[in-house]
Amino acid sequence: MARITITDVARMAGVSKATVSRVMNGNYGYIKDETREKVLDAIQKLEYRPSSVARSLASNRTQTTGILVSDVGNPFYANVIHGVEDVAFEHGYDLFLCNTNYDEERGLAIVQSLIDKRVDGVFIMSSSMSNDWIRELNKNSIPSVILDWQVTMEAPCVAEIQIDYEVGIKQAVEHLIELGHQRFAHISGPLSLETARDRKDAFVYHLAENGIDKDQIVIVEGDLKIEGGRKALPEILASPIKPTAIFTANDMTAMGVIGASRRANIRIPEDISLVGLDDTWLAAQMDPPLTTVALPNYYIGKLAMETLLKILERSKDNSEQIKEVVSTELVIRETTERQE
Amino acid sequence: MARITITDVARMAGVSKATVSRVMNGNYGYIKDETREKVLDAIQKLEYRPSSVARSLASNRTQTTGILVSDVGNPFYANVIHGVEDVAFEHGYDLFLCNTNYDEERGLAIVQSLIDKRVDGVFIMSSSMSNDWIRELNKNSIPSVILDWQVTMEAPCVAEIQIDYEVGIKQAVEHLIELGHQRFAHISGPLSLETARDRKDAFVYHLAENGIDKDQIVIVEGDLKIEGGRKALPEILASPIKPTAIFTANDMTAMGVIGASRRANIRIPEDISLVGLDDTWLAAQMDPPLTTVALPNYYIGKLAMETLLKILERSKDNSEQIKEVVSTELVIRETTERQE
DNA sequence: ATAGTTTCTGAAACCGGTTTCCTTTTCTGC
DNA sequence: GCAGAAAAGGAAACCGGTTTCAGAAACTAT
Repeated sequence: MARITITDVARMAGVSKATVSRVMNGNYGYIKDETREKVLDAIQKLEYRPSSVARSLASNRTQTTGILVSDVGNPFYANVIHGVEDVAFEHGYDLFLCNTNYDEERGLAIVQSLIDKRVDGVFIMSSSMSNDWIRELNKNSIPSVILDWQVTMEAPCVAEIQIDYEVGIKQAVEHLIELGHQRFAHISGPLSLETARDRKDAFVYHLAENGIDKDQIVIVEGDLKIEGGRKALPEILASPIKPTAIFTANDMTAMGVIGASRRANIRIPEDISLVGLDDTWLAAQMDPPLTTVALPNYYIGKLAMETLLKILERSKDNSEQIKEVVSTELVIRETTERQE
Repeated sequence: MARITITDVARMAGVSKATVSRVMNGNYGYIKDETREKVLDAIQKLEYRPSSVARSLASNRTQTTGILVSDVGNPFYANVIHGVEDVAFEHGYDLFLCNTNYDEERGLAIVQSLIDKRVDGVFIMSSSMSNDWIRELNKNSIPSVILDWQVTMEAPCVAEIQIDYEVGIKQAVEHLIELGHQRFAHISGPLSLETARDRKDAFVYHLAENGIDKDQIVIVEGDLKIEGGRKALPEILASPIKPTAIFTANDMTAMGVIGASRRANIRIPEDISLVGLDDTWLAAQMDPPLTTVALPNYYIGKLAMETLLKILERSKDNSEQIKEVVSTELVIRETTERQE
């Protein structure tokens, strides 16, 4: 059974392809009600569905976007993806999901492939990425929305979604200070990442604001994964500073710390208080439930897709840069406790 | 800057479009080395990249697949997706990721959209699905690979990946019996799902094999999510049977049980032993680490993509049904303990 | 009745590739 | 040196839509 094409519909309705196309899209001129009926009828009878491929080629729009994340397995991304997808679905967009696996090379290959597929836009949410990606996208004038990354280059069609870590981290610090903590540790993300440095700096800065000197802070570099947290804990415990509170760069790292603490016979929060960052659904499921600096995960995804739609809808010459900022907020659960 | 097309390359190399196409694809006839060089040169100089869209339209192949999962947030799917993606990436395929959100309607809409996009194949890994999906795909002769679902209809282009729960569940039961347990509970998935009934039946069957009668088993229906496990525990505790061991339909449910047990002051495994099913990375991170019936998550994804490739490569008339079976295996961690 | 609009529709070009078909060129072997 | 086969590559049709352009039909105003 050959596939039904627009030509079949046109023949059955006794009109031209152009008319069928017009009926379907509503654009370009007027259609007599009677004709419209005939066409709609034929479409229905034949169960015709237009080929997105042909449509894309002709119209230069694919109704498709790509999203690059480090790893779908990270619940943070899962939430973001949901947000993107829900809005995309509503507007008839499909989503290529791509895991970079924290690998810049692979990411670039993916970007190239997305360009070849002529996606209408790309979301870059991979924590490790490279300016090359943006450069390639830009060269092909494919708009992109980038999460939490300072774009340092000339890039007209790039929207940024910035995360204001300051607010939430300030709250976290004040919370810990209030509980009487005086010596701290931070398990950061890979310090090659600006976002990791941002979080670390914000933490250190607000500690300073509260009279805590740098020499009361241990910083250990992690990897944003469980493993990093697990490995970091012994290092922190061995430090002469003897921190009583740990702030991790994300929830996964905190999860690693919780696991390691059990093995090391350290009680959380009695011996050490712990604050994560992300607030994925996992945070509430940990034992004890994790106090964490919450990012609006789902909302970030939603906002990203909405931003892309905005870019796609605006006129060609309006290329003002869009920059959105989302805030963060401390969610207190049970991994933080008063330190006597 | 207009996009570079095959025509530009042809002009620059002083050959016809056909030749350029042949050089790129290697098929159809012979090319003189000298000509090939000229073309390759032009391609390089112009940084030409062929449009996948045009290519798809002409060749009727999109190098694209779609995958339907219930929810990316579930670590089980995350692993499967990784498996699919890695193989897909290797072979130059891209992946539309679609969350059905456990909603059959939405799933059908997604399937339709994938058909319109003329994907080369579809993976159905959503726990709740409908025969309509397969019917639509079939009508458009789009091959599909279905995970853990008994296809009850005429469906030539459908491959199945079955999961042999028997083996692992048998091990789980024997493990529990060996530990001295005599009274059991099972938190199932929605019993409208065949896969949920399978797991339940296998559990009950093997208990019977070990001399445990039905009246020593409590069955509570869950939802394969954390919430279901949380809600089920009180019900189990209230039962006159007083089970000492719980087997859950998946790890997420087990996670819910662990959470609820803490609130109910029940110790796991001292008071109640717990066995999950899936063995996502989460299992090992729970507290205590979860004993669980392991599915080869990543391998399932890999196998699925490999199976699809096999279908796509075989000749048109060879339509024998492919059925793969993967096995399961008990992984013992720390949620099961001897019952005195 | 006629000119001037406005409404409606079809023919054909086009999007950027692939593939068929056929012609030309280059090799073989004798 | 020539016939026949093999190698090489071009012209054009095609994939299934969209969009331009122009002409026909229907409607207004005079």
